[in-house]
Amino acid sequence: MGGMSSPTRLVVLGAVHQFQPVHGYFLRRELMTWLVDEWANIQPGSIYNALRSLEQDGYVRESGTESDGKRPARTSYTITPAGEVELMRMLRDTLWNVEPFDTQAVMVIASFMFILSRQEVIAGLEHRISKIDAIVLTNGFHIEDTARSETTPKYVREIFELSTARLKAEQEWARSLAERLRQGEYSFADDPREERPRR
Amino acid sequence: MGGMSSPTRLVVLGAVHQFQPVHGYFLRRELMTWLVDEWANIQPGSIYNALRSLEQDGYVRESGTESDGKRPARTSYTITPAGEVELMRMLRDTLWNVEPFDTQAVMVIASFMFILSRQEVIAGLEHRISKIDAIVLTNGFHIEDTARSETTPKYVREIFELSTARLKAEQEWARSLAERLRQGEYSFADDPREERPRR
DNA sequence: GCCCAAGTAGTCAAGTTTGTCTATCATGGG
DNA sequence: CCCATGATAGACAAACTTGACTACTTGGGC
Repeated sequence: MGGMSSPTRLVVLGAVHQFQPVHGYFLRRELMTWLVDEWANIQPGSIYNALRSLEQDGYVRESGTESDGKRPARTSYTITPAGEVELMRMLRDTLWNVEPFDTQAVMVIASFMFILSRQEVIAGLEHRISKIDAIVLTNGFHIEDTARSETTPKYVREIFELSTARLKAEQEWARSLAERLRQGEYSFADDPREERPRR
Repeated sequence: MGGMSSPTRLVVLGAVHQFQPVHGYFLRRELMTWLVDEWANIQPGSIYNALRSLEQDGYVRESGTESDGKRPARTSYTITPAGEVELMRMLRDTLWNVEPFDTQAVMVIASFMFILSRQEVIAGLEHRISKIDAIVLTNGFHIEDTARSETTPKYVREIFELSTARLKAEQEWARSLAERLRQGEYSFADDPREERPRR
């Protein structure tokens, strides 16, 4: 129906949330400094498309166009309440769903985790850490499968070796981040303004 | 003009090279067992499109359609001489070009390295190993940049930490594979049939 | 004072990907 | 013996992505 979850939509919606009211060209500049074109394959053109598509779905709204001199007018966007809900849904989905070869998920999480609560991100990271143990095991079985298969070339095995190596690196990183979050690094939506943590 | 390099084209052209004469549905089945839909994001539909597009560019050629009973006829494809040249070009390009966030490149190399020569693959892996050292260094400077930037959120830093962790894992894997290739693991286009390695 | 390179803001056609749909054949359980 | 399920083989509309293009402004070198 109205557009599934995709890295592009999530990144653009998250960036609108963060910088609103914001026009396409600002997002384009800002996201390029994050190198999203490299780690999420988001080219400038896709940003404008994502904005139109998110608007059609009612997740963002035009909030005025201003034109400076005779330059092309720029349209500003704001996130809607429905957009906030959808953003949380997509983020949560990305945080808790661990796919063996999805290397972008964690990048997106790193970029927008502050929108969730510190507690949830830590819990999600811990879930990811143990899920990776499971995937590494299944990779082992895949390796045995390819060894037995007649048509599948032998070196497809390397794909799983590589996947395992990368996942272990990601696991190390997740452990380190979770630990640092527990010690209060970065600030989150739910952080108390001052004082000791509530409860 | 006639279609740039892309993982989809490379994988499909490589698979035609390997299994020719071959029809779309065979590729679809075979490539799914390699889990290309997961590590290269190649969905069945894209395979048929890649075949048509490669045919238009003259890299593959229809080599007969056979129909079994009244089932949909299946069209077989063969690679052309121009296709062999293009396949080598794309593979070589993928082997020697190291992009910091391109996680698919190495997967493709693992799948089709046997088409190149053992010597070239080993040399390419060694180049990759030292290139990764350089990228890890530049990641460090990117981290300093984001620390200084006003708009860029602080945790964008995590993206580079993660990239570095993954690259080091890839480096370990590349070292291990290069070593094993030197000791004669897997077979390559240029391997002598028997006897000691020529030189 | 003039010119050109770079920046601003976005559109658009052409190409690619996705998921769903069609239509036939095989098979095995009840 | 019948019919539901799954495999076979591919087509296609809708959505998304890409890279080139428009059209104006600003800044800096000479």
